[in-house]
Amino acid sequence: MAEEKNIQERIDWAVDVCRKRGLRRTKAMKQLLRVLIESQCPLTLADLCGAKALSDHCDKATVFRLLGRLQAKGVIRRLGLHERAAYYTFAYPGEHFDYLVCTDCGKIETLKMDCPVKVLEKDLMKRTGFSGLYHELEFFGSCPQCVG
Amino acid sequence: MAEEKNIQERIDWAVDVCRKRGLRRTKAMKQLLRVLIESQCPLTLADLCGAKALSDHCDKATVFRLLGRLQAKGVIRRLGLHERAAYYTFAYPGEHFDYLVCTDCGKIETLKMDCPVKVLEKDLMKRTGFSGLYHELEFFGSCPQCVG
DNA sequence: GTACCTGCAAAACCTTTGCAGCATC
DNA sequence: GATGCTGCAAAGGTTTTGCAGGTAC
Repeated sequence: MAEEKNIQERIDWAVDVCRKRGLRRTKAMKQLLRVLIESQCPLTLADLCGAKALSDHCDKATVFRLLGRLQAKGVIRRLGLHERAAYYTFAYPGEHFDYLVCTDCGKIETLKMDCPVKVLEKDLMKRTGFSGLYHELEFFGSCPQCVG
Repeated sequence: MAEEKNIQERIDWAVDVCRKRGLRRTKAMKQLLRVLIESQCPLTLADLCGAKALSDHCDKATVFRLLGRLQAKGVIRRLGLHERAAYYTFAYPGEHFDYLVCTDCGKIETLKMDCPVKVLEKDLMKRTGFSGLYHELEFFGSCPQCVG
């Protein structure tokens, strides 16, 4: 999807946000962000630690704590995706994705479509009194290869 | 919500489906179904084992395996809900719920509204070739009490 | 009587934390 | 130089499995 220029732009944005919010600009942070941004799909902690770019340089505990910090600063998002392990994805302002998951092989597709429930959030906030609403929407089923 | 008659009807339906699909009609099965149906919210394995009706009679491993079987037979549904532990809910034909979760206190509300993405599923199946699609939709935010 | 289900116990898995040393600011 | 970050190691919590005995059919 994004070419190098685009990727670098996103890394810079994220690092900048983190710096302004009190985090230090470490090598681990930059590499974690790059791996997450280059991947089109959400990744688990194990996926991230398996990535050569990270495993060469960071311990799993470091990645774990980094994920927590980045999430707190709002530059990444944590997803359930119905799995035992948590998934993480990059969160660029104004971008939101829904997902299509194969329950047989586990493949995850990022849906590039207009999100159908965005408009509901405002309505729900009024009706329920909840604040800061966001949502997670996933579709599950069997992909063509698995049914094939 | 449902009164005793309604509850019993649902238990009977579920037990019947399970019997027809090869499971045995055990006491544990009936009690697990009752607890799940009486609860308006999704429950975790730990919640279920904590319930007096179950803890008196079943081991956690039994409940775990039972949940797997019931899910395979289609009478209950497994949810992610963004938590570490999996949640389970009763799945009556034609019923589908979305959820509103407080990220501070963990309270889960079942949303009784027309599901806004049902119509999308058919469209997605055509476009992606996936089959047997279903979805999970959750809204997260801070409930009035937690913000209060 | 046979096949499935249960209970107990232990293993597996992912997440989370403590602490001493190192890097960033 | 102070504070936050990292690595290693170990603990925590949930899920999953093995096996012997019990239960539904």
